[in-house]
Amino acid sequence: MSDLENVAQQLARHKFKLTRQRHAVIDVLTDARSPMTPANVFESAQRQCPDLGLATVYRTLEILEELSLIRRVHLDEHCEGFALSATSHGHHAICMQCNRVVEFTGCDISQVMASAARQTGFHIEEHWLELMGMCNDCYQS
Amino acid sequence: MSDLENVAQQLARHKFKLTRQRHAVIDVLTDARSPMTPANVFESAQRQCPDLGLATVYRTLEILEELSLIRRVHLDEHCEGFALSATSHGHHAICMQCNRVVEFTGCDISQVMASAARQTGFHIEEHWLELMGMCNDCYQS
DNA sequence: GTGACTGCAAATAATTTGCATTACA
DNA sequence: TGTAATGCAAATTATTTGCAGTCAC
Repeated sequence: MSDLENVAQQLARHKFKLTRQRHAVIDVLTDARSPMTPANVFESAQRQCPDLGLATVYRTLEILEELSLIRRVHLDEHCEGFALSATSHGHHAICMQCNRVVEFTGCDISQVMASAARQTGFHIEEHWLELMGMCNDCYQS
Repeated sequence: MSDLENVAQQLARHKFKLTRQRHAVIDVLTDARSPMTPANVFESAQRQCPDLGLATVYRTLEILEELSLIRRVHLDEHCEGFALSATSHGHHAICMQCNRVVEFTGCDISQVMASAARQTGFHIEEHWLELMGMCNDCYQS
């Protein structure tokens, strides 16, 4: 199933309509190789949907995030950026050179969580992990 | 050595002056039990330093972050918040109920990093980890 | 004494909202 | 067809900057 089909299905399941505008936003995020700000998305999606409004981009991103179809990416200094999320629980690796984002799965950090729980007295429920480095392409050049 | 002394020392080392305003900002962050936005800091620090300007808060936070004396905390939905960082490499555990932030150390995620590197082809250099859960006080009530 | 630091106000950027109109299901 | 979704413009919020005056070292 393609990304678009998946998103369309999820939208329908939650009674959201698949409008031209949302379609354009989803296409942009699907093709994106790096996290995109709302403004980035707007600019790109406008090519496909010239009468798109920036407010709609914000509203659409909000819905997609709510449905976990995209994930917020916090970049080094300033936050913000959105990237398509393929799996229900994945994390992102971000290239510090070209900004490319790749999702990876399988984060067994149970030992770290146990250690943190011991130190802080917290009962950990969620975690948030992002790796920064260089993608292979950038590394080789 | 107290937090303040530590910060003062670091500022001096880098030829920054310890002004009344900076002192107030540092005090606020030292006493803070949860991450604070620039606006939060401004409001609190004004009690101690009535003629403080918001722009100064932004400028001070920028310096403190540059010196790794505070750390940016990305909250669940919206980003942003700053918290004092005691160690050069620590992570934060955040209580989802009361927002309290506690730093912990010792994050051996080398296995996760190796696995991610294998999956993505990335050469990982840095990581960013935050745990969310409930602090013991909130858990017991 | 003097250069770094400040407050203020204005500029800029980012995000949200109200509302009349449009278009998906 | 009915209602959710839209564009636009205005409102709000967040952040940055220029500059004349001030203060820590």
